Amino acid sequence: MTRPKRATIVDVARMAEVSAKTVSRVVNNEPHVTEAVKTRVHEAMRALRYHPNVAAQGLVRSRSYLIGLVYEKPSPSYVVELQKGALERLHGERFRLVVLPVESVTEREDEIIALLRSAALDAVLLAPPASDNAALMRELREGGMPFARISPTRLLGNGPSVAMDDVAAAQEAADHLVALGHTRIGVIKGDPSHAASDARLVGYMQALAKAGIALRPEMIEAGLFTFDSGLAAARRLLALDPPPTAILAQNDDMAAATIAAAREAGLHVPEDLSVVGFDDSDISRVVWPPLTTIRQPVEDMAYKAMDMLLHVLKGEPEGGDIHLAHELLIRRSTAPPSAG
Amino acid sequence: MTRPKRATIVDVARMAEVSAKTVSRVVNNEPHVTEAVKTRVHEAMRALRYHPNVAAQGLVRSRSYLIGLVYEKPSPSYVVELQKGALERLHGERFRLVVLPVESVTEREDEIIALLRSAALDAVLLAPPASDNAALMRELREGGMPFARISPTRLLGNGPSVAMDDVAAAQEAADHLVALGHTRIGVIKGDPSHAASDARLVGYMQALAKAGIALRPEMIEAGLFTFDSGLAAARRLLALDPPPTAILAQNDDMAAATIAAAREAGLHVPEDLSVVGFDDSDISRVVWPPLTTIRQPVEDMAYKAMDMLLHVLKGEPEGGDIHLAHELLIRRSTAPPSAG
DNA sequence: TAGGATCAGGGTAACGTTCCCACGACGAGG
DNA sequence: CCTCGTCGTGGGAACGTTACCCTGATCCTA
Repeated sequence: MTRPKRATIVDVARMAEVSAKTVSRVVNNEPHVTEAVKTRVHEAMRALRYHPNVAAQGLVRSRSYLIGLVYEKPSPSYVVELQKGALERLHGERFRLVVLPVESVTEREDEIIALLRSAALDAVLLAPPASDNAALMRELREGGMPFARISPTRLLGNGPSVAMDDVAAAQEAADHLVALGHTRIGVIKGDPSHAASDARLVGYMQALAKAGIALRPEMIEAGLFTFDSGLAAARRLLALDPPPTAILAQNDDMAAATIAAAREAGLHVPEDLSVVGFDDSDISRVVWPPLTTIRQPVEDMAYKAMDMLLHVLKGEPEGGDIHLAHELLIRRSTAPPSAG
Repeated sequence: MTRPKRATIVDVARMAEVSAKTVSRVVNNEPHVTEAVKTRVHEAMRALRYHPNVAAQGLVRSRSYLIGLVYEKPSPSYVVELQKGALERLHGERFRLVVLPVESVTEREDEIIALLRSAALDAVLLAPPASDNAALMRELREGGMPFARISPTRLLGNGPSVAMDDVAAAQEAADHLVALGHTRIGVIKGDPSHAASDARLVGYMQALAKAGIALRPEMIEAGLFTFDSGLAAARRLLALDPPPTAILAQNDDMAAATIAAAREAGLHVPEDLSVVGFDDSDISRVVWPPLTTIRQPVEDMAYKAMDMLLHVLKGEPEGGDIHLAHELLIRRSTAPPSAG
């Protein structure tokens, strides 16, 4: 509690023999200051180890220099990439990142809104499924808080957003299995509260329909993007008679679980069962065999979304909806079906 | 830019027909307010959607209600657990978590110190290897900024800390392999800038020495806690003649890489090669076979460290060094050596 | 019943910074 | 020579909240 008194702007002003206002001008790189005065002030600042008081700045400028990142219990690898991208863009800026994981966006919207309000943020980055929540966005807009959306699927044209084409990507993934000769294909869906789950299913179905393959309801299992949910879903799919020769999982965690379930059942991947993931998260290279998956540029998306947010905060006009390219990465978890 | 004016404390005071000071008392749950007045104020607050201005509070109380989490490029799973524990403890508190990943604590200490100074934090949580950095801690202490350390290995009795016994844990891991009958045991070390790497090596060596097994230098490979570094190290170990029948990796990411390297070499785990990890991160259950590993309660440690930090911030005396228990989890990646 | 303690509430000055305006000096243009 | 605009600088108020100190009223105890 003997916190040493920090130097204030008036201390610097006294030492440099100028007014506080002038020091403020130097600190903020404003014009109308002679070089001589500027260097004198800089010396005083260094000597006194002066750092501006952010709270005071925030009070008068009504800015907190805090940006929130809202997400909801997604897979760990996704969160990490999200943070990496957002932080990378923030490097060198005055803004800091506050992490705001929430329990369930859909269930307690007002609670989240109160949280954002009281947290005194300058802006928020919304990751799915918060990025698809209409009520939340309306509140933010009414409250005058800028936001950018990551991977929204609905309500586009509603503030800046960065996304990828989930339907097209899923279609590519399914096309790959079709091209290998698979016809009995199972699907493990993601968390139903994420709109991407439906979009990806649509992509799968389009590809299969194009190839004249019917996707029967019992071949579609529900998951939650978690390893455990994927494990349970894969077990159910593999217990079917006849079992699928390939499984499309809607993210890599569930794809990894599918491999584990195959092992349990005495099956070899990819000889007896092909597995396709989604995301290209770290996990896809960690498991054996490495996963064939869709590269989703989460880090780039977070970077770009943060970039758009900073533009808005600088008073520039809002950006629109941006799409980033995906990519099918063929690794070793897929192969032609063995016997038939 | 049409940011609606937020209600201030005087607006509430006017509506509830009391003084601003009284509203402040109600907001902060201070005594000396009648129930009747209290409810009147609460109603006015709700009606005006009043939320205290954090910047103004911070200015007068010289508190920012921000706590920083400093870490340096560790494995993703570690960061996630760290954040989970810290955030869980913060739930319901007014403090918010600011993430501060740094490039290299040891290389640019002053840069980090400047960062912390200008970020206006109330306190910081130091994860390894920052938690072992003497210069950083000295600066923080001089600057009057409270901190708590996670998994420090040196300079104990220097502020509150939460750790586990790395030496004993590593010893248990090695004991397990010895008990299975292994004698040719390889080691993959972690990042040398983390003191835990040496501590764990000491534990391994103690166990092997006790069993009369020599750990030859070529059986110790350097890694960096990352999957890729583990892959390279494991390949080198498996290329030895004769190769080890078991490998102790200093975290789960590198253990997973060891399994991948074994697969590449046509070896089966655990029949041809036993693998032991460290951390019990998500990865240990995702790979096949699931890893025998040491459960390191990272989340609990972060929770506890944050708890101690909050105590300090409430003016209570500093806690000391706390140890949490580890646990050897025997899963399916270890077995007796096959032939010999 | 007097005395001090406790209670409910208010007035005013901080906290450290930036914003609005004013002021003198100085060069240019009529 | 007299304006007029720009440049460098300073004075004072404002941002929204809490801390310090005050005033009456009420309550308990000797």
